Amino acid sequence: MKFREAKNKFVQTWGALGSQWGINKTMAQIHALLMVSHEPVSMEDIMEELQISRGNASMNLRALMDWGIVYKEYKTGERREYFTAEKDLDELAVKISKERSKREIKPALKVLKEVSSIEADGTEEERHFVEQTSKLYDFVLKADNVLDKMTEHKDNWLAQILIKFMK
Amino acid sequence: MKFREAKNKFVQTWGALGSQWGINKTMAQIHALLMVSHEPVSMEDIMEELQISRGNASMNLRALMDWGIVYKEYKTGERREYFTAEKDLDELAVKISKERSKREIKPALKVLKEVSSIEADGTEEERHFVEQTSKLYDFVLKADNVLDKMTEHKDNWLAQILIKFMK
DNA sequence: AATAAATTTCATTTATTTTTGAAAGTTTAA
DNA sequence: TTAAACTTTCAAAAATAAATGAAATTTATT
Repeated sequence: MKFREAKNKFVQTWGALGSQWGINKTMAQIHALLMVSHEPVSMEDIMEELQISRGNASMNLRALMDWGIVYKEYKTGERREYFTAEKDLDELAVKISKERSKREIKPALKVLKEVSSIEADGTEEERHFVEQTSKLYDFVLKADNVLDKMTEHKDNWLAQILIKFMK
Repeated sequence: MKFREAKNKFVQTWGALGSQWGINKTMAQIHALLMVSHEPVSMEDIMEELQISRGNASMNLRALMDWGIVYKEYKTGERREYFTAEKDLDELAVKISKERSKREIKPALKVLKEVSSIEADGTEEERHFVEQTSKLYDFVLKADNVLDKMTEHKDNWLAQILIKFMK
């Protein structure tokens, strides 16, 4: 396999993986492209390489920056903007974890707390609902905390954790 | 909030959360419904409660069973099939982890290995590509292993892990 | 302050995913 | 062996999500 082919395959695969995890394909592809680029890339280049429109590129770059995993860069004497991706994978994972927690897990927890707090009358049906949603609340809260604890280990946390579990 | 309202809110929220993580909304809703039902539910009931078609119910129940998190049950003397969800949350998380690993992570790892193994000529561009995809391969492999190790702790693994990290 | 270069926005179009529903298939029991 | 009860399948329709592209906006330059 040659470089061009490999790069393309990587971008496509990362895009597909993104889709499967609820991230829009183009957003994941742009991210992939920036991850393996050794120097900052302009919007023009991204449009060209992924064959997408200016609007699409602009919106997804904005989204990636909102996630905190892509940065704008300026080159002196150049008007156009360049982009780079967070290349430290530990840092990347931490940012994604924190963001998903904030956007998706925390709001879900709020709802779980609400619905598990209803005044259940005596019926088996209601009793079971409250029990199950309470358990779910506890579980999700615990999972969210585990993720938080894991990612607060600063350097090379994944390796450290793996070692911990191995022994 | 009353029971009906709470149940509906839970189902909707679980459905939305599913979408955000790449699981189709109806599939997540059916799962939610079964999770909080104290007794097995028929396809008819599901169609009625979620206002969906027979085909939709059938296909998503099949998918949930393929994931190993919903089971068919038969009632003696009754022809129709009933469904229940895995209610043990530790077990549920383990099954989802294993399945996503098998379906999504493992294939992605295979590609990462391929593309990181190209014969890079001397250019900075190719050198960087190989380095970055290699790192990514290592990272994803490690993450996959961590998940595997975590979920093989049989009982109440999440709590155990949390304790581990607290100290 | 006028022009040029680049970026963002968003109504519309396009693509993708999900859902429907009716026909085909399966199972059970008379 | 057939017919009723129930489930699955899948082509077509509907709903949803994503992408386009041109106008509006912003930013830099003369």
